[in-house]
Amino acid sequence: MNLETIAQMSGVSRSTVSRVINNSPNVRPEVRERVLAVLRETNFHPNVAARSLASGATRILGLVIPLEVRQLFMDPYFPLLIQGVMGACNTHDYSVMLWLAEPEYERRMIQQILHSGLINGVIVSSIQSDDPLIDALIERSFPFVVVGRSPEGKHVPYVDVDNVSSARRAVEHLIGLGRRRIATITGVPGTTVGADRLDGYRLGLRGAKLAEQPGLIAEGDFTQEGGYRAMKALLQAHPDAVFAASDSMAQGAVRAIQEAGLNIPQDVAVVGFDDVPFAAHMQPPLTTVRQPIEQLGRAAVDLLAEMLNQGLEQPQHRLLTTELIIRSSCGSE
Amino acid sequence: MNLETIAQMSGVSRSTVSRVINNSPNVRPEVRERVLAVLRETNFHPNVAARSLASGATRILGLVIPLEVRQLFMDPYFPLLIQGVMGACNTHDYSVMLWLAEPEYERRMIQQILHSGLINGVIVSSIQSDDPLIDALIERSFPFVVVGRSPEGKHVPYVDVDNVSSARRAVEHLIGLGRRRIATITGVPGTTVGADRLDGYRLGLRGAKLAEQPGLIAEGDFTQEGGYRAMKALLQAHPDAVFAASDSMAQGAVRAIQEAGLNIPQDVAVVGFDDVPFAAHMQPPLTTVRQPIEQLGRAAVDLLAEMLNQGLEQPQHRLLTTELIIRSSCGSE
DNA sequence: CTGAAAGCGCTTACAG
DNA sequence: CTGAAAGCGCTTACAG
Repeated sequence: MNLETIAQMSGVSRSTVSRVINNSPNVRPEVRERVLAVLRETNFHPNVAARSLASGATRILGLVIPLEVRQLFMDPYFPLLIQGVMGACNTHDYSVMLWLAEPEYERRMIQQILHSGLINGVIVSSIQSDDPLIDALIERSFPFVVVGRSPEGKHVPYVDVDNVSSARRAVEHLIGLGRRRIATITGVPGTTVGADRLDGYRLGLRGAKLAEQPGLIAEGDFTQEGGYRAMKALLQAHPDAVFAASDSMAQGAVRAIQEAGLNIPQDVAVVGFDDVPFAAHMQPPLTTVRQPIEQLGRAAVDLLAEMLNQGLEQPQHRLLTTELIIRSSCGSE
Repeated sequence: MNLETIAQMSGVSRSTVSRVINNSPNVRPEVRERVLAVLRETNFHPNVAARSLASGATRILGLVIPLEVRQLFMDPYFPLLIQGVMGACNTHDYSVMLWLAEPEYERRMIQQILHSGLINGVIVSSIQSDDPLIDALIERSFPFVVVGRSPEGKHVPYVDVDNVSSARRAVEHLIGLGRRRIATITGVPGTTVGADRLDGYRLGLRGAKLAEQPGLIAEGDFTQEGGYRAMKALLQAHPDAVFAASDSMAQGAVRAIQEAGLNIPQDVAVVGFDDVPFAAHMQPPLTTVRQPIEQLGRAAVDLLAEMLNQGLEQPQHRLLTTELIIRSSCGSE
């Protein structure tokens, strides 16, 4: 069963069948209908390999997640990202091939992606600082999109959440509730995410003409333990609120605050970032910034599809907005 | 850069280059070396689409997991399975395409798998009772392997863990420790897994000439809550040990036993099944049957590869053995 | 709007 | 052991 068969059954040429399948406008409506009928009735699907060879496009995208599978599945972030990517690929009629960074396969994977012609474009999640894949992709000008802004500020196309304004909004919310001694626990220093959220915190204070105080800024590392330690230090400066750059750190902060005999939110309001599943079940439930993770995946595919279709010149960037989820830890009620 | 280029650079024909790439024995050693040198130096990789079209094989396998992505990643089973499958595919030089059963895409996915020629074979995990994909695969005699024995006992190739003898071994271990009133909490009635593990329990008793007592068998549903309820009922019959057909149920059973003021393992020994991560951290740590999940994935790929290479006639079955992980809940020490 | 034909980059009988 | 050639099933200028 191939194009020729369909052509004969429809009384047209192979070319015309191909045009119908590919939605070319240059087909007479009656002819199109006739061919479509045959297509439906035979349940015909064109051979992918032949299509790819003739057109030069496989319509297969690669999704590379540089994590071991075990880690990957511990974190609620990646399932949602994968879901978004797969969903959007379906919309765009792409297939997607998932690669996890099992170290041994890495070099081979890069070769395969770059040279075999199987993959038309790549989505890379959370790249490390010196990812050899990214360098290889850039060097060959292979189409790709990164999810999450690259730390070194390489000139690459990416989609990300707008960490700066999200953090700013969280801080402004605290200010709106009357808090004036607002502390922050930062992410890992040197990471873009950490730096951006700290910038947002600063902009929030500045917007309300509040002075920044060294004693109200403590370094965290995105872990609960780090959040706990940072909060212990911050308590010396008697904050009336704290913005933690991740929910895990917020969880640690809550523990430190409660151990000090203080009440949340009465004495210290707490806001986190991420809206991981446990945030809603904390005591008290955590006010936090929810990231549109699934949409991030979709946006990456959308951008890549545009690049593939229109060959965008400059690396594009897309920032998605977040949602402030208000629960009781900030004292809104 | 294509075969022709390499052929010219090596001073041979396209055919010979192809033979070298495909490890055909019919190439003179010197010639092979010469071509290999050029191949290395140019870092050439043959075009996958052309290869597929000419040979009729894409060397791409599909991995279908009929779960939504959220559920998928909640369970530690699947990451390991995926890891096993991907690892083995790498060994066999296959690429793998992951499909999750997002309901909306299902019909389309089936069509794509069956008709587009993209996929050479499929591995299907944990199929539902009336999976349309399986029926479609059987009807078209499309090569596939199921992970986990099919409930309806359809005549399909599968790999699975030997649930019967694993359960039997767990029970025999309890008997070996002197327990005589051994209860069991079964899995969901009607599932193969549940039935097989119950069979193993029965064989274990019979082997020691212990009579089976209705009061010592309670129906569970693989959940913690189900295990708790089942254990409450079982306690009426004063068991001195219980074999739960899953760790989650064992966890519920432990709670019920402790609430009744009994000690584990002194009063009641407990053995589970699965060895999920929390099993080792229970109080007391849980003796349980560890499944070789990653190997299950590898075995599925191995079997599928054999089918693809040699066209096995009868549906093959492979049963992997498990390991009894002895911790303190069974009273070995 | 439509068809005949070239071409995508391989593999694989076939002949030698 | 090696090469010339057909063929895999499409897409896409090209001509009409």
